[in-house]
Amino acid sequence: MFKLNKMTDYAVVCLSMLSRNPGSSMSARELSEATGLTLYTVQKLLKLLVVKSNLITAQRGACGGYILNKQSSKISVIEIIEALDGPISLTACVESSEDMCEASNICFLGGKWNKVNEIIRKSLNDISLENLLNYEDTFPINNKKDIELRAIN
Amino acid sequence: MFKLNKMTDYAVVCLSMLSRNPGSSMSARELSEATGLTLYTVQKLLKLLVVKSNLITAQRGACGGYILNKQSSKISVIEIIEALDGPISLTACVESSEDMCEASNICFLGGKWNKVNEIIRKSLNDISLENLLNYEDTFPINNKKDIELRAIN
DNA sequence: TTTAATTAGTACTTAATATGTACTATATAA
DNA sequence: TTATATAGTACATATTAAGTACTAATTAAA
Repeated sequence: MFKLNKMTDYAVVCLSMLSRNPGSSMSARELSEATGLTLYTVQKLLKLLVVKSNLITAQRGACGGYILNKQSSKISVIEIIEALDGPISLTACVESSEDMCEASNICFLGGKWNKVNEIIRKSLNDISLENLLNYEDTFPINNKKDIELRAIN
Repeated sequence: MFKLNKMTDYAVVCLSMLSRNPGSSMSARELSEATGLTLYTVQKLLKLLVVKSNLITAQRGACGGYILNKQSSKISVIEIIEALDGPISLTACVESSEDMCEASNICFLGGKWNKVNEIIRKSLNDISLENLLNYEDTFPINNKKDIELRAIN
């Protein structure tokens, strides 16, 4: 099912909430109330983001909470995805470059998918959280011809 | 885990095998032997491709088998992916456009991800099976600057 | 017309992964 | 000191993917 996990979706919701008041922190409970996500989910999500990304900073103790480290325009969608979903990899083969492919004797594709991964990665890298939240303004792609992928030698 | 399922990977292996002798068919057993994939897997995979895509045609009975419907240069990677993984959709929200989002009351993102889906879809649409198999020849992206995504107003 | 080969369809079991829940430890402002 | 809040860990549950198995239908060839 070529899709993101829910946590990544929740993350965008929470991060965009944090971005509404730049510089001020919100606790997990506040974010839970603001978003409608359960407290458990928000807690887990934010803990993951602290450990796996550099997107937010946590402040413990009373009056603690989480604060966004940079503007939403400076946050790439790929940072959020890779923090919660791990590196983009279209096939199991390339998950760990050190391990030999289990089916290496049959896998004559080698690392072909890697190149495709890179294209997708690049596409997502160019989209900021702000872009995502205000998409129409910056990426008007209703016309199919708007987007062009170029491979240049 | 933002990645394709194994079936899609297997499909590329089998389809590329079929593309080696254009116009001639191969049975599931032959493909199993040629690829090293188990017969069960190949059978399941090919049955899926017949039902879910228009990429291959089946011939039943003795001397039957599967034949590729078009050249590998005319097959888009997206056709293979969407046949086996379903439509590309980064979030659960957009899986069925008819169903209301379960969390619609909290999901202020609306269909924002849809636009991102479209970008990825477009990227993959431009890659043919032949491209994938001979990637270096057509998409030399070792240099990170090779690929450029353009959004044009 | 019979047989062997082959795909079609369906169902089920197992394995892997994601999600949700719970609890304890640590830190901090008041 | 206390209430509040994050950190870390563990586990149970739900969902999905992968693998296996069987029967029905079809067809070329003996």
